[in-house]
Amino acid sequence: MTDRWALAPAEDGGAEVAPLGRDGLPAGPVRREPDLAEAVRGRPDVTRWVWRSTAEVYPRLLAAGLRVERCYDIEDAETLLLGHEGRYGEPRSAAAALARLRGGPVPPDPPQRSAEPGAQSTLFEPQAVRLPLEDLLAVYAEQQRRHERAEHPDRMRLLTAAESAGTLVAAEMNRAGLPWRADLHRGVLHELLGERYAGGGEPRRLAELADEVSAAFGHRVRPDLPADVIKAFARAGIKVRSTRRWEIQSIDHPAVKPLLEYKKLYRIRVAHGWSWLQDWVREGRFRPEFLAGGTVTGRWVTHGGGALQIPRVIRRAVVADPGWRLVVADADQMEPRVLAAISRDPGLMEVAGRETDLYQSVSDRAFSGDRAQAKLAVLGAVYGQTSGDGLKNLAALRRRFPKAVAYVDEAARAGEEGRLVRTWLGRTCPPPAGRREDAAEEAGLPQDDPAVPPAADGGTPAADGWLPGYASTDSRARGRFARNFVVQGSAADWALLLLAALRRTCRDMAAELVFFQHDEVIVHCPKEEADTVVEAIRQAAELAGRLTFGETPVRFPFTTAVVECYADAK
DNA sequence: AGTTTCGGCGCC
DNA sequence: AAAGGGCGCCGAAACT
Repeated sequence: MTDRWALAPAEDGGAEVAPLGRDGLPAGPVRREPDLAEAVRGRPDVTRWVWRSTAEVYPRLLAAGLRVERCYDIEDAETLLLGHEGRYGEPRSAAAALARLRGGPVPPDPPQRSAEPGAQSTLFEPQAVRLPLEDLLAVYAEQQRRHERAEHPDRMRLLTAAESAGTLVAAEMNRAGLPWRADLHRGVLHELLGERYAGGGEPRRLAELADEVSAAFGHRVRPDLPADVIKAFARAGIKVRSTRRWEIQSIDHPAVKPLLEYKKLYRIRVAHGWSWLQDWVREGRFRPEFLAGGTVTGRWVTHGGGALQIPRVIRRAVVADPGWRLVVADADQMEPRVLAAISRDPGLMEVAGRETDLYQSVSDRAFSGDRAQAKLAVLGAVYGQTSGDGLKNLAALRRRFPKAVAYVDEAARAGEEGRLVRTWLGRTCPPPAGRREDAAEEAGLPQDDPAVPPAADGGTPAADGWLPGYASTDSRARGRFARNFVVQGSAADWALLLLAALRRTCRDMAAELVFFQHDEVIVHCPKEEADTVVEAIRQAAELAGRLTFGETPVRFPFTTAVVECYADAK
C-alpha cells in the first residue's frame, strides 16, 4: 500500500478515494466509500491526503474527531503555480485547471464568500465546483509536472507542501478558537469607557471627552467626524489636511488632548466593544476564521472580528482555561534575520547568527551603538523609506551590509520595471496593473489596452478588482511593494514551516495551536505540557530555518512566555 | 434603500 | 519623528 491517497467528497456524504504512487499517479482503482469521515478513519496509515480544498474537506473530518498528518490542497497549489508561471489572476479552481488541461472553456472562479458575525464554520463551500476524483487526479498529475518546471523545483514543492500544512493548521485553529473571557472583556470596557446609558448613545467617558472637545472649540463639534474636526480647527485658524493622530498631536490647541483620547477610546468601542463581544465570542472562545495564504505575500488573513489586530489592552480577556496555560511565542527581529538568510550577506548573517538583539548588534557595527537608529535604518531598507532618518542612515547600512541592501534594492528595481519578484520558496508577486493585459493575452482573452508601458506613472485605469491586494500603477510604489514582498513573503514562507513543525510536535499532546499572527504563535496547553511546548517551539524554529533557507548561520530565536493571560506576555 | 469608497487606526 | 510594506474593520460619506 502507498501512504498517499487522493480523496473527493461526493454529494451524498460519501467519497471517492484512490491510492497514489510516488510519482503522484494513481496506483490503484478509484473506490467509492459511503461515508467521508469513515473513509479517512479506516486508513490510518495514509500520511498525505490529496484533495481539492482543505476548507471543503477538513472541517468535516475535524467534526468527526479526526486529524490528518499531511495534505495537498490542489487549489492552493494552483494559485501558487499560476503565480510562479506569471499567470496571476487566471481562474484558480480545480475546474479551471482541468479546463486548461483539456482545452475547454475556462470557468471563472466563484465569488468569495464573506464572513458573517457569529456564523458557524461552513461545512461546505457552497459555490465551489466539485470534480470527480478522476479529473482531480489529472489536475494533480499535471501540477506535479509544473513543479518540475519551476525555477527551483525543490523549493516549489516545499512551498506548496507548506501552504497545504498551513491550511490544516488554520482549520484546526478555527475549530479550537481562542480562549476568551467575556466577563474580563466587559470589565476592561467599563474601566476605559465608563457606564453605558440605557437610552443608547455613547458611554459616559466618551460623552465627557466629546463635551471637552466641544468646550475647547467653543461650539459643538463631533469628534468622530473628520470633516467636523477639520472645520473646527480651520475656524480656530489652524489648517490640517486630515485628523490623523500624527498630524493632530503636534498642534498647540486645548482640544487636542481630549480629541486624541476620544479617538483612542472610540476606536476601542467601535472595533472591540460590546457589539464585538456579542458578535464574535461564544462559549468562552473567540472564533475568527483564519485563512492561510490570504495575502499576496503569503501572510495569513482572518475573517471576522479583526483577529490580527487585537489591541494590547483587550488582550487581558485572553485567559487560559483552569489548569491550562498560554505559551506565547514571538520571533525576535524576524524580518532582518530573514533578510540575512535570503541575501546571504556575510556581515548580516554573522550578526543574525547570534540569538542576542539583532538591532543592537547592527548598531554596534554601523551606528556606534545607537540601537534606535539601526532599527530605523533596517526597517527603512525593508519598507523602502523615502525620507527621514531611516533614509539618512541607509548609507551606513549599505557600507556594512552591502549584499543585504543590494538584495532589496534589486527587488525594488525589478518592481519599478514591472518585473516579477519571488520569495525564497518561490511565491511570486502579482504583476503591476498595467500588465494585466499580458496575462489576459496569454489566457486567450481579448486585450483592450495593450499600450500601457510597465513603468507608467498614473493615467491607467484603476484595477477592476480581479487583482486582489495591489492595484497601483505608480512605479515607485511598485518598487516599495516588491522590495517589501521578498522579505515579508520569505518570512511568511519560514513561518509556515514553523507552524507545520510545531503542529507535528503537538500532535500527541493535549496542546493546541490557537493563534498565529505573522511572527507570533500561541499554544493553549495543560500547564504540565508548557515546558515541552516551549522547547518544541525552539526546535521548530530552527528546523524551519534549515528547511526553508538551507544551511546558513542564521538563527531564529523566540521570546516565549508561559502565562495564564495573554496580556502578561512581554 | 442598497452598495461601494473613504478616513482612520488596530496589529505585524 | 511620523515617511515607507502587508492586512481588517467600522461608521460615515458618496455613490447608484
